[in-house]
Amino acid sequence: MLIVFCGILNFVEQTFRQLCADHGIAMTHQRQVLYEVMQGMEGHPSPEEVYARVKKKVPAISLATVYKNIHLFVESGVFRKMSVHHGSVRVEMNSKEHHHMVCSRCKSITDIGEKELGLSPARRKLADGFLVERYAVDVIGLCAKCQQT
Amino acid sequence: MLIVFCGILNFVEQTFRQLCADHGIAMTHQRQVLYEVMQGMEGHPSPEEVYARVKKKVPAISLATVYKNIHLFVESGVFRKMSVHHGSVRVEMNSKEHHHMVCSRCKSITDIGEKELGLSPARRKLADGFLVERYAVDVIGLCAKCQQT
DNA sequence: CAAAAGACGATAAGCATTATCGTTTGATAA
DNA sequence: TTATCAAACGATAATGCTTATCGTCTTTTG
Repeated sequence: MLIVFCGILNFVEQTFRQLCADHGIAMTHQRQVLYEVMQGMEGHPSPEEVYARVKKKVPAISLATVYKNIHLFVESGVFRKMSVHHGSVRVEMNSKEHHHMVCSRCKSITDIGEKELGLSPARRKLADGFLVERYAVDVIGLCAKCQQT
Repeated sequence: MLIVFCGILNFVEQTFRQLCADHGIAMTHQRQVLYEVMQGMEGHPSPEEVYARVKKKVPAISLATVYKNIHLFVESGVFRKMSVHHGSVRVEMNSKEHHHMVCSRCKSITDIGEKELGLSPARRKLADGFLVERYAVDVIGLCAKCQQT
């Protein structure tokens, strides 16, 4: 039984080791626990919430380590950042119905008209008891300028 | 000529006064300048950038006033906030292709599958020289819980 | 297994944003 | 128009989230 248990642990570690290798990052105990905890959480927890959970398994871990590794996971492609927008508050001054093209390299944001986007979901419908008010679409990709480099 | 000029100024002020009345907020000089500056700016400037511009016309204005009034404009419906997400960094742990339903009242965010959303845009196409990588859709509305109250 | 590179933890520092508070301004009614 | 009072303003301290620094410890690699 213990042998089987150790076998599973070893398998899990090997899997994570492979994941790290695939993404070109070093494998550490903190990273493994962080990864597993994040995978096991519902929704979109904040770094603080992740930190609280990880701390239960690795009491000595630092909040800075959690932040550093969340970024590392995002940069190396293990996870994806939810919002690609600027960090500070931004407001819509363009009163026409529109969406956004966000450059994944330079982070520039350009407006694109609803019709120009050519994307019209079955609007104002209910989905899982959710009453739709409007849609906000971010088209993520490369702007013309960033494609040239 | 002066009379005409004053007439225009008066018209502009009356228009803004009406806007404030329509949205149930008091009309002040700072708010009027802030509103006009914001309207005249391209893209999605940060509060600091707005502050820098307003300061040229109202040198004594405080950054706090800019923040307070940007929020007031958003809350009263004059402008719209660009991102409806949480303030801190959030990461996608759900590896399936999905989008988000964001409750405009309680700010809760729920995942919704791409198919479930029933939205299939002409993907991977170019729009204005922009090379599309993916789409991120926020469905904004009221969650089931908030509809009951 | 040893050296070099990189990661860790503790904590100070850095921004963006909000709260506080005394002063000033705008809305309302006489 | 002016008095009154609530609300807004400006200055700045405080807060919250995130990043940088740095000495120590762990992985990697040869």
